[in-house]
Amino acid sequence: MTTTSTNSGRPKANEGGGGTRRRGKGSPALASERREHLVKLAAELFAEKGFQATTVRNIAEEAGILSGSLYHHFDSKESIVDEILSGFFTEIMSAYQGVIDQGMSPRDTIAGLVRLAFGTLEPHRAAITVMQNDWNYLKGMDRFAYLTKSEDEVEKMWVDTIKAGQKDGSFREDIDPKLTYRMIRDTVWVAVRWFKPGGRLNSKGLAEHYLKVMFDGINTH
Amino acid sequence: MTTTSTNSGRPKANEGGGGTRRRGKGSPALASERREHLVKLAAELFAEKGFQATTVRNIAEEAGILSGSLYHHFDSKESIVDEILSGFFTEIMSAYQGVIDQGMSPRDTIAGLVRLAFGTLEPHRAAITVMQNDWNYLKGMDRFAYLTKSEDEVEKMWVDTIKAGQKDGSFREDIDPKLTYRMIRDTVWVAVRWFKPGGRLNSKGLAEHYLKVMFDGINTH
Amino acid sequence: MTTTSTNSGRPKANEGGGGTRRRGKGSPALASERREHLVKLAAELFAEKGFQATTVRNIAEEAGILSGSLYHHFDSKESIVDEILSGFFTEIMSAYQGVIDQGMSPRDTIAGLVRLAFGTLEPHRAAITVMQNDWNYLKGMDRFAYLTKSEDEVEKMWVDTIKAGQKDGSFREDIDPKLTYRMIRDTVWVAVRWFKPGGRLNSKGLAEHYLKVMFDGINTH
Amino acid sequence: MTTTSTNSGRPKANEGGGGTRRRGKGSPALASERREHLVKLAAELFAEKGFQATTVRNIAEEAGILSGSLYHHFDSKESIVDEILSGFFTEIMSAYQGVIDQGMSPRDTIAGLVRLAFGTLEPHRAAITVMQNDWNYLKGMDRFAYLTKSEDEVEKMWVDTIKAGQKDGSFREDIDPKLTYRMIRDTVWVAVRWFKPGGRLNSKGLAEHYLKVMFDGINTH
DNA sequence: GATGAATGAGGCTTCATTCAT
DNA sequence: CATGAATGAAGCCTCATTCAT
Repeated sequence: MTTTSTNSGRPKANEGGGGTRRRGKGSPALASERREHLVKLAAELFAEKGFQATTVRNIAEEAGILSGSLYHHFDSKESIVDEILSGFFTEIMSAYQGVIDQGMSPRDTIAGLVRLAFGTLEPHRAAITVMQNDWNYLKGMDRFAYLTKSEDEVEKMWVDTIKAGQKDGSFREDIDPKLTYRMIRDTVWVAVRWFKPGGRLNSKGLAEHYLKVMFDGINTH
Repeated sequence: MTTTSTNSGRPKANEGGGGTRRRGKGSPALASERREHLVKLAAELFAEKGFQATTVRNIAEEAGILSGSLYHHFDSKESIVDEILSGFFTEIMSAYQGVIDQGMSPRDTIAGLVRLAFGTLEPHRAAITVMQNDWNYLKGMDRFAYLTKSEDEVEKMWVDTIKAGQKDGSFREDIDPKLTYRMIRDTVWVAVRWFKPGGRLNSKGLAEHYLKVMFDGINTH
Repeated sequence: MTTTSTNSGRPKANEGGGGTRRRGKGSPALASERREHLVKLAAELFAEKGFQATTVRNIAEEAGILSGSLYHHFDSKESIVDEILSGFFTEIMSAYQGVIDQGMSPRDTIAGLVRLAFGTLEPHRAAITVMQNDWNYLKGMDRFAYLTKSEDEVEKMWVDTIKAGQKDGSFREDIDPKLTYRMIRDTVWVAVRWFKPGGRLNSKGLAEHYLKVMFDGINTH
Repeated sequence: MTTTSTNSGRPKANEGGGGTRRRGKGSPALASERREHLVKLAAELFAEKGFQATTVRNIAEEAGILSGSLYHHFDSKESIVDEILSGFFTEIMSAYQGVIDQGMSPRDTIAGLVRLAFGTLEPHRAAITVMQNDWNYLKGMDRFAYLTKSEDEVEKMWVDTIKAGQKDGSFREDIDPKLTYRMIRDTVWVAVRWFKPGGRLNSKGLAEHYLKVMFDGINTH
């Protein structure tokens, strides 16, 4: 349920269409398969070189077409990154909500959220990388105002849970919920910079390691 | 000492000069004052809009001159950001070394390093922001290979200290030193994105809050 | 008749066909009805935004189809505007000829031509607008050379009539026939820019007003 | 005075300049000489091929520079045409006002205005041509809203004079002042399409011919 | 040191048109 | 007939950089 008004930017064409038009024989969602493929390629490039440093030609070449042809599918370079980010946001927000709706104890809920967040590192590596590296640039554009909004909604979910944990005695009273949330969030997402899927630790291991430190600290007791 | 081969990019003029180069008639250190002022302006802009999105004209305008005139001070846009980053790296590395050289216990050393890192957030806000946001782009350029090297040196300092802490029983054996270092590092630097000097918590408060969580976790015990 | 070699640009298909071409199975004249509808839509757009500023997609969208589909009806954007203009020219020239063939006095003939010209303002608004606004651009293209030719023929009709009027004593001797024709022509056509069908004056009123001024001047006598 | 807020679009550069800065030795208005030369070249091309059909490269080539270099002088193609049109409007409006301020009889005033308008045909040929041919396109852009405003002011000058002429008995009561103005205006400006400076009639001859017809009609009396 | 003009490469985007399905 | 995908050329504009004055 949240706001996340995507603007995903599909080219206008047949805007006036009413009813069931289109849907003859060609596979229903096949058009969007091609589209999604292009988005994926772009995401990979954006993640690797950054949004600004990736040219529209780079993307097109990767797809084996000419740069102009991309505009048959998207109406701007921005709309591509929009699709990448909004897709990620939509998904993670509903997943977060799913964890919260399970009605577990605050501590288990936080653990669930942390595991979930680390779990997105692999499947959403590109989107998260873009978010980490290009956020500062993108947030300046009106079109991406919704990202900030979504971020605020997510913050509320976490902060409320942390506060609940303080109330029920699970979490220390002397920590600042908002500050703590931000540190958790940043630690998770920023890991995308060095996390390598095939490396020593998989994302599950990472999550457990982090939960250990986060809950009990690095001190021996 | 360390590597940090800065390439700081002063205009090639009198390259062969030894000894007292650059000291014609104008006030001795005044030229370099002007230079540093420009670097500071640029850093501010890079931090605000990103390295790529900041144009040479932006910087020049901020300084009240024309873009071409900047080239009397620097030989490229890259050399400016180089100066910003290498300055920061040089300083923080020697500061880190200073803490380590005090020969405190591993736990106190880590605490000292954390405090020091948070302490740079305010005076080096711009440099750290650039590092966080544009690292991915800059690291791809040969000229900035030294940044990766410096980073490795820093990593070694921290990891060695954490390991020492595990050996002397201060830190838990079941945490991964490298992983732990990275999480600490990221948590500190990434805070630059939301840390506001005049806000609720100053950087000292932030540090203490983080040390609390890092050492003992958020759980009640 | 006249030259007016239209090039009207029907798709090349069955080029060699003689006799009853184009008459497969679909309703006989229905295809051309569709075609004319498209031409009308295009004319409206060309008039509103100009030939160059109107894209093939604009036209297609207006018709509820995709731009590529237009090429089943026309073989180029130019061929559409050609159809618009040649249609208008063909019609007006034969109408002019009709007036002249009535063999009235020069003064009445001129009056008839003026009334006729003003009369086209409403039914041919789009074509005339295109002619006024895009003439300069279109005349540069070989394909539209016939427009200039037609224009010359029309000029001759008017000029001859004016001269006849001078000979028979209706019109002053001290006016230049060619110059006078041009001024009349321009005054009429250019009115399309501000003439609004539903306004204070209809095209008939306009014509009478103009005739008054043209014949007797604005001075009181 | 009038409104005519030009937006003439000089590149920003040294906006913060205070006082007498700049004005060292280089001729004061020399920079603007170069600029005006470029505007003139552009005007010529716009007149010849139309605003849209003239590319920025065309203009640059004509000036012997690269297209990008044009942007050192103007910040967009639009700003060039703006300069052309606003220059023309500013001049003609003040000239019109000058005629009106002479306080002549309505008939002589109208004659003066007509002569003045025809007189601009030669020196402002390019601007008038652009105005005639590209008005429809340009008026759609916010930036050129001021043109419509200026046009209205001009209309008022003429219409008021015509009305005064009707009141004092010089002009017929049965002509519509607004309509008459428009016809005069259009007839004059549109002449730019066929008027050739070196032709049979110079612009003065044209004006006298037109005045004759306009005041007394083409009929013999 | 600064200016002003220019370069040259390249960026994003548009658009008429083609063609297999 | 229409679609959807692509082409290829071109358009406007930006920007780091150079250099004569």
